[in-house]
Amino acid sequence: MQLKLYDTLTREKRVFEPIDPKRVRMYVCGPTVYDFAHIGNARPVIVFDVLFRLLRHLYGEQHVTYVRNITDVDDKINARAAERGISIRELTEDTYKNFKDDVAALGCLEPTVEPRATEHIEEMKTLIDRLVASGHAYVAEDHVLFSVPSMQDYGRLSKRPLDDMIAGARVEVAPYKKDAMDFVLWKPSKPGEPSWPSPAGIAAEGRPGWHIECSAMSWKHLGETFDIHGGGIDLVFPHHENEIAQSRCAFHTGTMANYWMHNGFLQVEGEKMSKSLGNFVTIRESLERWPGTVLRFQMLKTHYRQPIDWTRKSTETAALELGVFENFTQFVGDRPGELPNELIDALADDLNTPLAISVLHKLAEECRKSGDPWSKAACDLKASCKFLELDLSNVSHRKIYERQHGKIDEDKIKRLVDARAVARTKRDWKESDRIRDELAAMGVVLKDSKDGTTWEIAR
RNA sequence: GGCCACGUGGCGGAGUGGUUACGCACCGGUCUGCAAAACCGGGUACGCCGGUUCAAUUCCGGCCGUGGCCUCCA
Repeated sequence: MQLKLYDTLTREKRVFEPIDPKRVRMYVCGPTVYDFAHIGNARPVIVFDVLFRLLRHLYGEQHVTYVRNITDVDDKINARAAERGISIRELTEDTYKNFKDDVAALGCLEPTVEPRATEHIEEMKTLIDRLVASGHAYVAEDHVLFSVPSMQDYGRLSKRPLDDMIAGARVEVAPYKKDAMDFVLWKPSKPGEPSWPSPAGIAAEGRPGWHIECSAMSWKHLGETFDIHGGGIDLVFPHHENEIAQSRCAFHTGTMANYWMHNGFLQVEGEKMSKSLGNFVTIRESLERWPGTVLRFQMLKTHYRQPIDWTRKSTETAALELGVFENFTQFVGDRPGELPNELIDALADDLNTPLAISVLHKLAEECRKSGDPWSKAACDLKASCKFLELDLSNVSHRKIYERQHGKIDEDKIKRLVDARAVARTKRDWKESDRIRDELAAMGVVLKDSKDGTTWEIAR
């Protein structure tokens, strides 16, 4: 088995070879903490959590370092804090806490390091000074700008030849830029905005541009060159392109990260998720209706590079499938299980989670055939679900029903079931069916067997 | 306008130059007072038009459609 990952830079699947197998290093762009995270934000978090787990499995838990940053300095943050009349620190702390809770509910491990932009201002300034010193950046009107023409092969990641970009650009070019493509490394702060002493000999205080933080934080925690850099596909340009430019030019290396991985975008009910359409789905509100496992599973049912149409129906189907797994594994307890090779192979093939899930279904099929609640297949299924962190403890129809409709009245159901049993012994089918209909209206379905009647919540 | 993806059966969704993905739904059966659940069995696919090939859903070209990036964005 060998791990293969699709690399956006080379546009091909390549065998993964870590720089140092004793210290595999991955950096993923994390949230800007100004509002509840939405289901689209959840995608990279879940996808790279699976990769993190796989890497830990392959290289050992102690040998993988996963860095996911927190962006806590940003215009949107400033605006939102002012809007809510709270301090920036309050807003970012509060939002970060919510994010942390949300992704924990989605079954994601905490990254090894979760660095904050505001705690890496010194590293950013160091990088900026280096870039200025080496002629890759310049100062203009208290800004520091990266000089894109100073880097020969700028645009390789996004496959954007410089000429084309300039021709197609619809950005208004700031007058102090030497070149239309140059981007901000540092900018002066307006009154009331967060500010720090500036680099590059600028007297006025300022704050960092967006891209420099990731170059600084990945450098600090992973070094000049590392193994994997991930994020949403929308970050390819300009964010990752600019990170590459900053890091490579600051360190005079040809490579920032050896594998660039990008997850696909997500739509909601066939439409782009946007505030104007009012179809923003936050993780928080989804978790009110569904266990995190269902959302995680729904996400993993699609390969990470494919687009996902996030629909109510697919959430329901995901819950249904997990209910089957729960059913077959409910008696396993602590019995150990093995991970099928096919499961690991599927994941090792560029994180083919849909194929991995088909392995789970095959195990479920074996459980069905064996008829033994403690079968090896059941143990393996449980272990496999655990490996993907599919927590089955909250996915039964009943638990989901209660989450959505409140606690069910068990005593009332029992009374009705008993009344129906009496009617049935009298062969009073009319009354018996009437009671069954009444229960059905409450979402309860009955199962008659030789040993009596059991009930459960309808799917 | 420039660049980049994607288009598989009713739905979701892998994959492959020739042989069953898988799941959900659906249909038939067993069971049942009738049901339900469960179990057994079943069918349907590869956007359109060309090309390459003994053979294409799979490779190449064109077209159409959808989405993304080029501005904050996962």
